[in-house]
Amino acid sequence: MTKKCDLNSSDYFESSLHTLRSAGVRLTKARMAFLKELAEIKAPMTARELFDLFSTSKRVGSIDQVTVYRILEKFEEFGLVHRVSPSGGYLPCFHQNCSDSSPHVLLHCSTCEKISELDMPEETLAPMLWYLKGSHGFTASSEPLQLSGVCSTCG
Amino acid sequence: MTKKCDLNSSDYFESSLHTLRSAGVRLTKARMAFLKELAEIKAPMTARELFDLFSTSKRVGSIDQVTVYRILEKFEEFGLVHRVSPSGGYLPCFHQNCSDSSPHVLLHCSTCEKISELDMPEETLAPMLWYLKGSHGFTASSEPLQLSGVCSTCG
DNA sequence: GCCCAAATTGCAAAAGTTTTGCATTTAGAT
DNA sequence: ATCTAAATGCAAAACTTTTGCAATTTGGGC
Repeated sequence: MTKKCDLNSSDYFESSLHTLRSAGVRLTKARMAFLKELAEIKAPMTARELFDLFSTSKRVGSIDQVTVYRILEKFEEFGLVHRVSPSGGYLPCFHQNCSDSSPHVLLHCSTCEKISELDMPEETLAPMLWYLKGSHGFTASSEPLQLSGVCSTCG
Repeated sequence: MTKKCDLNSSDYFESSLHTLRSAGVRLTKARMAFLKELAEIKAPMTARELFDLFSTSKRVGSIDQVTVYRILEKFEEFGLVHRVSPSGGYLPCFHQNCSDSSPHVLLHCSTCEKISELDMPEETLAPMLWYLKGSHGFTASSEPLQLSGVCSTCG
C-alpha cells in the first residue's frame, strides 16, 4: 500500500525537466512538448504511434519523425521512459527519482493490453530477490520487472 | 531449488513436436529444422537473426524469410517460444509442459544480455502474487515474468 | 502407394519502420 | 549580442515485416 514514489502527470513533467537540466541536456521546444504528451499516455506507445499522436495533437507544431526517435532514445537513457513488452512501446516512468531500490513493477494486462506501474512493498519482493541472489547469483536491478496477467477491470 | 519442468535441448524438440502434432499442426521440414535450431540458441534472437542463422547453417537448406516469420508466429501461439525484452527476440520455452502454475521467470543480464529461464519455488513468488491479487486485483498468468539485473558471471 | 484437400511454403512486391548524412536552426553560456 | 555545441529537419537509404498469389507439401483416406 506504500506508494512511495509515484508522480502525477505534472510532477512527471517537472521532475523530468529537472533530470534533463541537471544532466546538461538541452530543454528544447520539441523535448518539452514531447514530455507533456508522454505524461498523459495511459498505454505504451511505439515511436511511430507517438509521432502520429504528435501530428494530430493541438498542443504543438509538428515534430519530425526522426526527432521522435532521437528524443525517445535520449529519454530512455535518463530513465524518463521505459520500453515494454510485448509491443516494444514506450511508457513514461513515474518512478524516476524513487529512493526505493527494489525494481519497479509493470503489470501488463493481456486482455486490455494496458500496462500499469506500481510500487511493491519491499517485503513482498524480498523472498524472490533473495532467492535469485542466493541460488543463482543474480542481482536484480532497478529496471522494471514486467508481469503479465489479467487486471481487475478485465478479470 | 526444485527445477520442476526444465527440458534439455532434445526433450525440447520432442516435446514441441508432440505439442504441434496434438494440435493438428503439420510437421513440415521447415518447422522441424527450425525447432532443432531453436533448441540450441542461448540468447534471444530476432526473426531476422534466426533467418540469418538459417542461411549459414549446415543443418538444412534455406528457409524463406517469410516462412521464418510465419513459423515463429505459429510457435509463439503454442507456447514453444517466448518473445522477450528488450530486443523483441525469441527464446525457446523450456517450460512448455510445466505443471506448476506460477509464472516462469526470465532473468535478463543487462551486462552480457543473456537471458536465462528458471523455475522459482512457489513460496518465493507467493508473497508478490498475493499482494498483486489482493491490493490490485491483478491475476498473474503463466506468461513469463521478466527481470533485469546482473548475472553471476558478470556480477 | 496414390489421390485429394487443406495447410504450408516461396517468390515478388508493397508497406512500414528505423537509421544516416548533412545543412540549418536553436539553447544556453560567455 | 555573439558564439559553439547540440539538436532538429529534410531527403534518402537501409532495414524489417506483411501481403497476395501460385506452387508445393503434408497427412488422411482409398
